[in-house]
Amino acid sequence: MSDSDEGAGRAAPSRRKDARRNKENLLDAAAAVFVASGVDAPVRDIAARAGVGLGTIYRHFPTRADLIIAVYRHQVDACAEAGPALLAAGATPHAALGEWIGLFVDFLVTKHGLAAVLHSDEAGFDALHTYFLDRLVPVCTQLLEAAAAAGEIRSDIDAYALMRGVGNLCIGAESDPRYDARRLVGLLVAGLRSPR
Amino acid sequence: MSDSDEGAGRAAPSRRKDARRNKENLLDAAAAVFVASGVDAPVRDIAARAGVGLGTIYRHFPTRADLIIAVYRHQVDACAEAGPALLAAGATPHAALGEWIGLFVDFLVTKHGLAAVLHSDEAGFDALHTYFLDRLVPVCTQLLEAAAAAGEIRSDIDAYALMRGVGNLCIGAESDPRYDARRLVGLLVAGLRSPR
DNA sequence: AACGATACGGAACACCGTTCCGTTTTGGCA
DNA sequence: TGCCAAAACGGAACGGTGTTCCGTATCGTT
Repeated sequence: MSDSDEGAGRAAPSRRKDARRNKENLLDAAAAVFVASGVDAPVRDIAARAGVGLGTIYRHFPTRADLIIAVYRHQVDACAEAGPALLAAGATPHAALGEWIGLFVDFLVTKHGLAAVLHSDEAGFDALHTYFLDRLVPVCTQLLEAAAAAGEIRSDIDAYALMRGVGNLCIGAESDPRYDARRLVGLLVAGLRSPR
Repeated sequence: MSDSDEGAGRAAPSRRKDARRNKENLLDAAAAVFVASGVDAPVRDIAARAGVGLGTIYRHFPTRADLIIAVYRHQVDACAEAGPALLAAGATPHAALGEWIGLFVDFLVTKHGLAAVLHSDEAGFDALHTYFLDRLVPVCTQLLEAAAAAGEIRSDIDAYALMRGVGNLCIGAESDPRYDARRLVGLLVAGLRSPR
């Protein structure tokens, strides 16, 4: 029950070898295409790279968001687990919050267009939105509360809004050398500090 | 030479009455459709609302961005002109900067999806990007420099990056009651303050 | 009135994500 | 081993975009 098995509501692995192999190929192909062309890459490209038909991709991943989730699940989980670790590591809660947000930003900006698609209202992306939020908002809330309890930041900030803001700031960060998303995020985190 | 005439590089009005009328109808229709369905509305919707063919819309506005620019030109210009006015109005430069950014945010959030499309890297949107930047970045630079000269904010901030960040923060602000773009922008502006 | 320049409309094209279904493959069972 | 229903496969087809293209209609001028 480490990580690749079925979790709570995940589907059991298929009983058929070809199905398992195709799903694996699809994940590899999608990962490769995502780094090459961004998460907006045409579904057909991914299917072609995996040597698979369109029907197959949609059977394994009913919506494109499900595919993206599957590809990045491990990294999102790692980010979620880093939160408590950072908090326990000794630095101040505000510093931990800053570092954790840095991890989140790193994750987003290294994936072309992920940030943009994350907050897209296109139909079908609810699952992606929901997964990110369910996994990361609680962690962010915990960091925020710790920093607020320590009196380091104002206490009227909502983790959801903050994460959404950070995600938004990361949009287009890879494709414009004049725009340094990390610096802006740093400013935002600085703005969290309690007045005086 | 007040405002509706041709400026520096704008095309002269057509010699034909029907062409001028269609362009006018197109602008009205686009404005109406933009408030009803957002700036992402299908080109066909706008053409239909204007009672015009697809060819006509593309002849007058070679790219969708040109249409958006034409529709919002006046408001962008007003925003640009408000900058110096605010600075002269008496408050501190940092307050003026905050108010001016508030104006910019108001402009963006009342137009469904404008913020998103502004920083889109889709081909053809360069013109929109460029127009906004050319018009507003100098104003923002002026405000930033005034505030920096007064020692109110750190001086290592680039107007382009700031405006881009603010624009990004406004993405999706209309469609999610849990996300208050204005508050996040406020935090960002607070983060601009010089340390100590 | 006639005619060339200009603008018009919308069919046609090139993509896209997604659905659907006839065909192929698989793995358990007799 | 041979069989066969269940499962998965591939890709044509659909509905929706933005954009191009060109035969036709209109305008303003001579």
